[in-house]
Amino acid sequence: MKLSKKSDYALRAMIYLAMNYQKGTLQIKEISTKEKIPQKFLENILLTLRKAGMLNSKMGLKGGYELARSPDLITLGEVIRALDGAIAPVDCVSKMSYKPCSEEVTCVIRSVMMDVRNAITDVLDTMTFADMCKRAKESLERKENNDVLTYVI
Amino acid sequence: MKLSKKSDYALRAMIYLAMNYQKGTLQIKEISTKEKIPQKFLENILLTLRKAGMLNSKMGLKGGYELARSPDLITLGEVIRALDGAIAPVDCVSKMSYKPCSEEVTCVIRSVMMDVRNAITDVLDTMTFADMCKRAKESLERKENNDVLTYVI
DNA sequence: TTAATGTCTACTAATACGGTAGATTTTGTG
DNA sequence: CACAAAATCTACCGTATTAGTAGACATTAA
Repeated sequence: MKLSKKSDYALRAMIYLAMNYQKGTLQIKEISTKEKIPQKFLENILLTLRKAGMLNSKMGLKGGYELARSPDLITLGEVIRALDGAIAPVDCVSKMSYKPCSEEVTCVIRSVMMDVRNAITDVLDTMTFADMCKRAKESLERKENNDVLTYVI
Repeated sequence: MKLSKKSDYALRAMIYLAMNYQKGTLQIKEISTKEKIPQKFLENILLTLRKAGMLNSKMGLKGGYELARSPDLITLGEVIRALDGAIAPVDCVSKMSYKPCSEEVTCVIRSVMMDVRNAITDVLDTMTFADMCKRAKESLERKENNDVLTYVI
């Protein structure tokens, strides 16, 4: 039930790019430095995201990456699926990599895991990077005003 | 975001034990045969569940395992945590294994993953093995009546 | 032409997962 | 008491996945 480092980095990079949407391309080096992501690792990640159609790239000197679409048209779910594959907790409830379990009809675990999958995707497939930017800005304002945290562990 | 084999087996074994609640102890061998779980692997799993206080055991000849509490007092979440550890998708939103992320206050990923964690635990921490037994029985009846599946991929 | 950038393929190290082995302890039964 | 059947405990092993690295190649601005 854990988010991979890869997806975590991908989300951070995408948020960074979303915060700079329509300001031209940003370079891998900038993102990796600011977000403290190993550069070579990030290269692979951004490449994957480009192939998945979420990023555009410009090669050569002064090249870089930018979002291929408006931030409100890219969801966290899309990013995580591109990097980690299916989100479903067991294959027999996955849309992406469905595989029947032995006794499908009577499999009660399956039915609960379906509920879990739906709960997860309800969050991840509705949350866009526009939302993330909004949250980030609000969070930053709270920090500047020295407000207490509104969400607590 | 995947349920481990260990947790999967644990849930199956617990359902099996819940279906036989208050009928005395069942032996590892029986459970492993009926649920097609490697016996030695299951031994470790049941041991973990016993140490976590969900099972009672009886050693020696004619020994075995039984639920330590009524099925409606054991949730799926409790079982999964015992075997796989924290359910939270990232440590900085985990109750079980909390570790602060670099820039906690402004970390928006954290806030979304908190939503995801809550969505997951809403399902897993409210679903008890009594519920599972009920679902299993219903599912079995549907099978016997040759009804069509009510939940579809 | 050159230096800075993304692209691609392949590799490596570390860790987690799934499972096994074997010796030990406990206990019901003859 | 002896024995066999059960849980207990500790340690190990092979494989897959994860996280990250290396290096050659392609493209482009200046």
